[in-house]
Amino acid sequence: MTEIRLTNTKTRKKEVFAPIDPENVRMYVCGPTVYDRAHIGNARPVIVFDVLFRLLRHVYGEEYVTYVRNFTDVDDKINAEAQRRKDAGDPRTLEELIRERTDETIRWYHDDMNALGNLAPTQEPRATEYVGQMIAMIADLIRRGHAYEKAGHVLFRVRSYEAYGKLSGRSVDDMIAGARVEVAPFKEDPMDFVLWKPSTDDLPGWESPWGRGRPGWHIECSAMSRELLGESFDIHGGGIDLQFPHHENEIAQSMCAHPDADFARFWLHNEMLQVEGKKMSKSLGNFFTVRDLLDKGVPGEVIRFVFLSTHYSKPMDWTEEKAKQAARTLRKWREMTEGVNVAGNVPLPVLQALADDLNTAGALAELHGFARDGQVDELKAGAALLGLLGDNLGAWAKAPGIVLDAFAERLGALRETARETKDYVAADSYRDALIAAGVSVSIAKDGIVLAAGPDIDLAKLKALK
RNA sequence: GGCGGGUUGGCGGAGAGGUUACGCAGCGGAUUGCAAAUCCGUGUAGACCGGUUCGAUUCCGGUACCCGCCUCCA
Repeated sequence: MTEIRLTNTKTRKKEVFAPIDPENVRMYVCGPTVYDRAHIGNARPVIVFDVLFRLLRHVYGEEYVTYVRNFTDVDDKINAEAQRRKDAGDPRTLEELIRERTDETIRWYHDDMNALGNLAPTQEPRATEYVGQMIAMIADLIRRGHAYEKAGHVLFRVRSYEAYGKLSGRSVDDMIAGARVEVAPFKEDPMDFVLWKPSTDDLPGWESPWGRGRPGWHIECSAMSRELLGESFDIHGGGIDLQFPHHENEIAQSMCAHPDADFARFWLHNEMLQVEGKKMSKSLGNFFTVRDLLDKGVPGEVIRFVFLSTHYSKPMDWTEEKAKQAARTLRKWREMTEGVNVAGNVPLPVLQALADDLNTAGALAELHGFARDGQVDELKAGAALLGLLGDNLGAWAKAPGIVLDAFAERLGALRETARETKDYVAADSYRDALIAAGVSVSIAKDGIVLAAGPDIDLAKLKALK
């Protein structure tokens, strides 16, 4: 069996991964809040953990891996959007409008992530469908003395969990000292966080022992992972920005609710994404969604390749130049592997690269080697483990269905004349015009082969008729 | 202020205490009437200053700069 090593944020070390139960390897990854289209940064954890999912399935068997990724569908931004629609005159109830908004956002999310070649997780629970479990967990935390009710809120008592801050390497006292948050007056301690908060009549809410209200942000992941994966499971993943406070709070909640369990054994965090060297932000004007990129004509497979070329633990810079190079490489590889059937044997060097803390860039380097040496079976099989070169993502690389025969004939005729007259000017200029229109021109002894290149310009081509 | 990540050849980007990463570009060659494409060959770089070592870009300490989190935002 392949030995997988992963950098565990909990210990800050690369450790050998051994599942609790090899017949049910369990991973939980924090999913999106479904209030709008996923931006390009949202795609990074999805791709990173998709590769891990594929690796685990390869090593332990497809049916022995459970991957849960949640949808956060209770959130103030969602409420605000629903309210906006209601204010605009929509006759439906706020609940209906919220449901509509989250449903459509989830559809978008699925479309976009599919376009990037990601497998569907085993389960994708929505927070609103697990409110009962959250209430039960909160009640349990109160009973155990880890939470308290105050002014209609339920708060987690941070001081009751001595390991609080361990994941992110912070001490409660340091954080209070440097805190820039305004402290709600009903908190026992400034770092205490909300498990449950009251809802006014115009906000979605659920009946609870503490009145009508809604859950705080962190409790959903604790409740859903418990419900779907158990009190102890193998891997918990997400972006590094979630390390604090979200994951820290999840740990506090889950460890206090189930003190005899381990909660997540391995914590994996991917670093952030930048755009052309800068943080992506709306104010800098470099903010865009996955859909924006796809609509612009950047294929999902190309996006995926660019993401995989940087190790997940390092900041990744999205640039146009990288996308261009990735497209060129993929086009070449697709041409080479056309019609090749994957026998299923992942080449060892690729597997080893991925097993070594998901070294996707290293795996791509191995693929480059196979391509150079003409080992097309290995190339395709290795790429498959990365979710590349599959039929699902291949449409973009197919040459546009343009019949170039007439151009080839004309060039052939011109060259024939040229050979007789020894005057190549007309033939050469026609050839150069074809190249300028984006056609790849191959003149060999046994004939002329024209093919539509990636940047084919149909207008220019038309002018050559 | 606290915590964390990064700094590698023209560009992108890995691994490894001593031996070629890899890709793109460039350069040289093959091929071609000339090209394009393709193929072959070619790259001693690792922010700075110390330390450990026979030997460090790789380990340790410090400095500088960049980035992120601590606040809704992956």
